[in-house]
Amino acid sequence: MTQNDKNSRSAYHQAYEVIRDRILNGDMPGGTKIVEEKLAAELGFSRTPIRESLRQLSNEGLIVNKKVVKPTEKDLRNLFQVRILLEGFSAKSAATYLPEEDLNCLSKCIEIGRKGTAEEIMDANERFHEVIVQSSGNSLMIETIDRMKSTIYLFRKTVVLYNRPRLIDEHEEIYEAIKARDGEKAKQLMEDHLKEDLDFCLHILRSER
Amino acid sequence: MTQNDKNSRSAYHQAYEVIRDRILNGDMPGGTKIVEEKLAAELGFSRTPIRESLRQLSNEGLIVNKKVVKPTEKDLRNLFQVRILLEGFSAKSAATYLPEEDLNCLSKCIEIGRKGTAEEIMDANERFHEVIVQSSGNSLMIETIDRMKSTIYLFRKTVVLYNRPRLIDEHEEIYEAIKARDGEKAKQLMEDHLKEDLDFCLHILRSER
DNA sequence: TTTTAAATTTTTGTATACATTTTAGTTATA
DNA sequence: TATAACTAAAATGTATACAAAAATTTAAAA
Repeated sequence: MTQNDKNSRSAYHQAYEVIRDRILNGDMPGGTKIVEEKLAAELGFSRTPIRESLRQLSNEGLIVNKKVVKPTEKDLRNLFQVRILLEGFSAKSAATYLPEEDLNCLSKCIEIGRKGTAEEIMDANERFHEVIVQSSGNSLMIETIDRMKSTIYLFRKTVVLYNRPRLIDEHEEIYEAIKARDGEKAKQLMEDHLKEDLDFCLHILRSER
Repeated sequence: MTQNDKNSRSAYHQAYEVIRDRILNGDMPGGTKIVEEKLAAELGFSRTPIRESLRQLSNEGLIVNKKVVKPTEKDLRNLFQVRILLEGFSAKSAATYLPEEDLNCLSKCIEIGRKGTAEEIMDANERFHEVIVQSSGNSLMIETIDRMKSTIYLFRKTVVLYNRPRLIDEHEEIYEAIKARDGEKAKQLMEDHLKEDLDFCLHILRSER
């Protein structure tokens, strides 16, 4: 995501994307042992670029100890705790700095959230948060959240697939607060929103056991 | 830092440490072009482990575009913005959860901060923040700050070398608030403390131009 | 002289080979 | 049967070779 993708991507980058997608799609479920040579054979590259991609995936937390990550409830809480801090701040920034144009984008996301297909909804929800985070104007913050994205995705799928009630309504409330340029309210609503997300995820996780 | 260092460290890990230290010590100042083969020859390894170490260093932000990072004023602001959020939260946690034992550790750090050598003071100050961050009990938060450490160090050296007035006093105030189990105050003091640090760094950066 | 193009060198990306370490399996002994 | 010790296999870490790409230099033309 951070990578600047040229037309003919390097083997390393291709490998990275394929493996990442496999993990995110559940083709390589949590706990799967990662073996360099096996992946190299499967993807048709040598071990060298595979290794690099694995290091990258480890850095994003998708691979831990040569195994596909299997995030625990604790991980989920930790993740949301950090998101609450960073995205709460971002929401406040957005209230001050977000240009009209991006406001429209948020509004569009909400609209798709109400009418789109499951796939579209998921994308729109991700974009909603992305636009707000961008408004922080803090590249380090953006990168930090970016790094968490994969794991977030792993969970967000759950939230949308199970169709959490009120999710879009909450987005709309946040949007209204930003539009009204009420930073404190936007921040508070974002924090509440993420807490709701967390609770919902936890609930589903537990019922799946 | 996160790595579990065995007795005989791998070439990759050795290379990582050497290069990192060179950057932090100023032996490889910001802007220095990174050439794999050159480093390999210098350190006596092949390019393979060098490459891996470089990727790691890129991940920590010490290397950008095959060059040693030269952080801008904007980077400094961004860094401190994130620290304020994460360490502010940590300070609040510390007020609730920090055990007696760690309180003593903080107190010790303050003592060294008043009496130690420049080297000792720098270590003690780092430890002070580290103990507090640990108390968040959030491994993701800890790792995130860990990842920023190198860059923080690059700047903190400045702060200590120029001997910022009140630095230790502020630590002591934070310590007192934590000891009194006043979370909100601890958080506020930590935020103020970091803002002071930022201002001091900015001031020095500017006067050095 | 400046600009453009060709050629050369440097640097990186990738594959492969080998040595070391880790893991799994097997046999032997208590 | 359980445990230890050994062996075999698999997997990783590292070095090296080579090809592709990028950067630099050199030469030629405007």
